[in-house]
Amino acid sequence: MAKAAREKKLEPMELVTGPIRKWYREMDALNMKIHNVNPRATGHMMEMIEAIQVMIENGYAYESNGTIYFDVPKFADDHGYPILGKRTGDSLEAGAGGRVSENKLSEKRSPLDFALWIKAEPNHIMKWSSPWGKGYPGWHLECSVMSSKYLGEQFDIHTGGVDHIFPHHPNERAQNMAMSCCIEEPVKYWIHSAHITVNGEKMSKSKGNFYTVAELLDEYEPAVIRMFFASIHYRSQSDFSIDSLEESKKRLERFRNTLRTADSWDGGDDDSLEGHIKWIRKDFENAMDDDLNTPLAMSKLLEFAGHINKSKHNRKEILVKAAEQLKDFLGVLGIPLEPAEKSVVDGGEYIDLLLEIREKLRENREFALADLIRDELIRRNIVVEDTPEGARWRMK
RNA sequence: GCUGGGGUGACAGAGUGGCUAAUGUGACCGCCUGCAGAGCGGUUUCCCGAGGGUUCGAAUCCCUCCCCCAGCUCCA
Repeated sequence: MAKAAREKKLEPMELVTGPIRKWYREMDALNMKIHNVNPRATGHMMEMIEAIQVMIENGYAYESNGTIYFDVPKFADDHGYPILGKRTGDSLEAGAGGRVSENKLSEKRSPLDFALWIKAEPNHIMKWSSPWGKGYPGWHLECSVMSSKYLGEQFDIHTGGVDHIFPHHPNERAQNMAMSCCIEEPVKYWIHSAHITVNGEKMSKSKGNFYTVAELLDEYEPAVIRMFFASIHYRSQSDFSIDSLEESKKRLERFRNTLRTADSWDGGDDDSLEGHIKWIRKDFENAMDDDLNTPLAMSKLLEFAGHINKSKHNRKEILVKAAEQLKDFLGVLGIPLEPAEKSVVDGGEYIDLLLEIREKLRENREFALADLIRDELIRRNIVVEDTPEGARWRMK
């Protein structure tokens, strides 16, 4: 980022505004709920500096040549470290990442120590004044400061990617504890999600083997993308591909077919579906309670849809209730199923008219002409389906 | 190398000691239909990386091996 800012002669903070806005737009498009507070690190410089001072006072941080380090061995003795990732200090090779220069290593009391505040080199583009001179915060610090500020010293759930299991989250936890003095655990549940691969490979900028949300949204409606993510488990490494999206699209279609069909039925006096409604509530909740097992939850919903498909003669009110239940649970998974397709199409009433004419043709057994209408409509991505309740159409 | 995750039917993907191992997709057959679509029924499906062990019983627990993926400290 520092490099890009120099090239474009922009403030680093200017540089990120555009991408952040784009991110909001895409999250909205995908029906993702946005956090109520979206703090920025650069807006919390004072808090970060104060946090470092507290940690120094509490004896967990020290200055060395203008840089402040966190004293990991001392913290480990008092509270255990790293806890997450189950690694021991001995298994870590000093400077294994190859990013720590020799003289930096020599500043540290222990190679495990990490920086809280880094002394800025004269040409460093982002720097702030501090009691220890011009510098910038270490990368674990902002998370500790902002989470405790907005969520409290202890909060329930902290999410993140598996890549943060070590070192970022253990360091963040250590900071939270070092700056608060006496809480047991700052976070009750750490939830780490696996990274997805694309076409069997890790995504990488240099390979360019990734899809952007924007380009996927050109081809697929948001519900299809959400269907994909609901069909995989957050903790399992899963593969994303156009094939997998196509499968998600088919699942979505299956649900829509069920809802559309059930809606068209007049119902009878059977009530066999009532029991399944009761069961789906239990099954869905059990699956979600089991570490958010969305693939299992999804399979239960598909099963439920199958039961609805077989329940043509159930009482109308039960059919309505079942459809509502299905929509509710898909909504929980972020998949809205509003049948907005028809209203999207201009001239829907003319399609209805064509189908009326086609119906007359079929009555007169003039199938060649009737099929011509159907074929021409399908060429325009309109699928015609004949049912005992009459013909109906939908967008492909 | 170290640490963690994983290898399940054609494919995707649940299941972590015990009914016929979910569910979806694909393929094939049948029902329905003027035909098609959607839907329903059936088949593919006595299978769980390999070998050994524990157990009345193992995809699930233990041991050995093979393979795949991810992470491994000042980039946030």
